[in-house]
Amino acid sequence: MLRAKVNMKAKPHLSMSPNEAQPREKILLTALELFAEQGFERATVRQIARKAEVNISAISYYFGDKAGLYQAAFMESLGSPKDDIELFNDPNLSLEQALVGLFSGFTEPLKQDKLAQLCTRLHMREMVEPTGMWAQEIDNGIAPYHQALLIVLKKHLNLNKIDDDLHRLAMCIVAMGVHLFVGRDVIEKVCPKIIAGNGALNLTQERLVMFALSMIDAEKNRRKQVNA
Amino acid sequence: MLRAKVNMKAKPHLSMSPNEAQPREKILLTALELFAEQGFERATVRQIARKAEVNISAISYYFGDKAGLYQAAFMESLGSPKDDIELFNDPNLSLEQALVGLFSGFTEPLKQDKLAQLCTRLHMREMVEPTGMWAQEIDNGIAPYHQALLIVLKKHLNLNKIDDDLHRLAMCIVAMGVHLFVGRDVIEKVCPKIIAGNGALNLTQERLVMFALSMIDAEKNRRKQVNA
DNA sequence: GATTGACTCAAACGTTTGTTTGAATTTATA
DNA sequence: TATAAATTCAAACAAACGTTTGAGTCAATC
Repeated sequence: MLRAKVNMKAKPHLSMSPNEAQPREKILLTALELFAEQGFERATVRQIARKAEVNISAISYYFGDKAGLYQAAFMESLGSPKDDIELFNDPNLSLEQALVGLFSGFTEPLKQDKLAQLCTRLHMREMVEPTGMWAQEIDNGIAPYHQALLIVLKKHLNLNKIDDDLHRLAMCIVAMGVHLFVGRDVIEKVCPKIIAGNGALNLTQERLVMFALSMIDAEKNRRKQVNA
Repeated sequence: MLRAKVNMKAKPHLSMSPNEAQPREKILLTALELFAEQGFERATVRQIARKAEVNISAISYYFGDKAGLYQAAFMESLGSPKDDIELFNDPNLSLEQALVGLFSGFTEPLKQDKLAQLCTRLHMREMVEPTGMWAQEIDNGIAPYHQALLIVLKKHLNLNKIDDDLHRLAMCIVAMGVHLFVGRDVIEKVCPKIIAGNGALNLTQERLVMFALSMIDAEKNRRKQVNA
C-alpha cells in the first residue's frame, strides 16, 4: 500500500558541474520511467537502483522510502496545471483556437518529449490504479482543468449556468484526448498510423478539434430545440 | 510477472446442489473482484483466500497458481466478443440504432450488474497495465470490435475503403464509451451526477449517441469538401 | 594532518510474497 | 463397511520485497 511520507531528506548537495552524474536526478528519472511503464508495485527499488546505476540505499538516502521516491517522481515530473489550462482558457481565443490548445496538451507530449510521455503515462495510470496522491491530483490538476473547460464551453454556448449536459459535453471532449494515452496499446495494434509521426499526429489533432466542434454544435442545436 | 500457465487442474467435482458452497466459483468471483479493484500485483492470494473463506492452497489446487487464477477469472468473466459486436453490427440497423447498441455496451454494465462492472473494470485496467493475456484479448476481442465498427461507419459514410481518418473517427467514438470506465474516478469527483442512477446514465448514453452522430456527420462533410 | 559531513557500498534485516507439503478429513463408489 | 479419490487444512518453504546498518570513501574546511 502506498502511504505518503513527508520526512524525506532534502537534497544536500549544491555542487555539481552540469554534465556530472547526479545520482538524485538519475534515480528520479529512472523511477519515473519504471513507475510509468510498470506501475508502483511492479517497479522494484532494486530494479530502479540497478538501472540508475546507484546503490540500493541511495534511494532511502535521498527519498526516504519507495513511496517518497514515487511522490518525488510524480511531483517533479508535474508541469503546473495552470500551464495546461492556459492553453485554452484565454478569453480572447476563438472556440476553435481554444480546442486546438486543449488537444495540443494531449498531442504535443506524444510528438516530442519522451519524458513528457512518461509523465503523462504515469498520470493516466493513476486513473485506473489510484494511489494516495491521485485524489489530490484530481483536486489540484484535473478538477480546475475540467472547470476551465466548462467555462469556455458555457461561454460559447451562451449559457448562464453549468448543468449536467455541459458536464457530459466536456467529458466527451476530454475523453478523446485521454484515449490517446489510455488506449495507446490498442491504437498501436489496431491503427498505429494515426499516432505514428508528427504529421499523423497533427492530422489526428485536427480531427479531434473538428469532432469537438461538431459535438458543441450538436449540443447547441439540441438546446435550441428543447427551448423552443 | 504474469506468465500464462495452461496445466491447471480441471474442476473435478460434478456434484453440487445449486445453492451449495462451491469453493472454485467462490474463489473465482472473489478473485475477479479483488483483481478488478486492486490489480494483479496488489491483490494477494492470501487476501483472496481469506475473503473467499477457503484455505490458501485451494487456489493452487483449483487453478495451479496465481497467474492461472487470474487467467481463469479473466476468461470466465468474459462475455463473448461476438455478443458485444452484434449489438451494433446488424446491417439492418439504422446508424442511430447501431450507435445506441454500441454505447449500451458501455452504459448497461454501469447500470445493473455489479459483476459486469467488475469484468469491465478488469478489462479497462488491462489497457493501462497490460499483462501477458492482454495482447491476446486485443486480438480476439478489441480488434474485431474495432473492425466491425469500421465497417458500420464505412457503410454509412458510403466509402469504398477504410482509411486512417475512418480509424480516427472510430477511435474517437469508442473513446467516449471507454472514458466512462477509465475516467470513473475523475467523473465521480467532478460531475458524479452524469453517471449516478439509471436515468442519468440513459441521458448520458443519449448524448453519446448524439455526439457520435454529429462526429460522423462532420466527417462526412469534411470528405465532401475534400472531394469537391 | 585531523575533523567533519556528504555520499557509497556490500551485507544483512524482518516481512510478505506465491507456492508446496503431507497428513487429516470428507465424499463418492463398490 | 471398506476403499479410493477428492478436498481441506495448518504449517512450512524459498524467494523477493522494502528497508536498515555500519563501515567505508571522498572532498572540503579548519
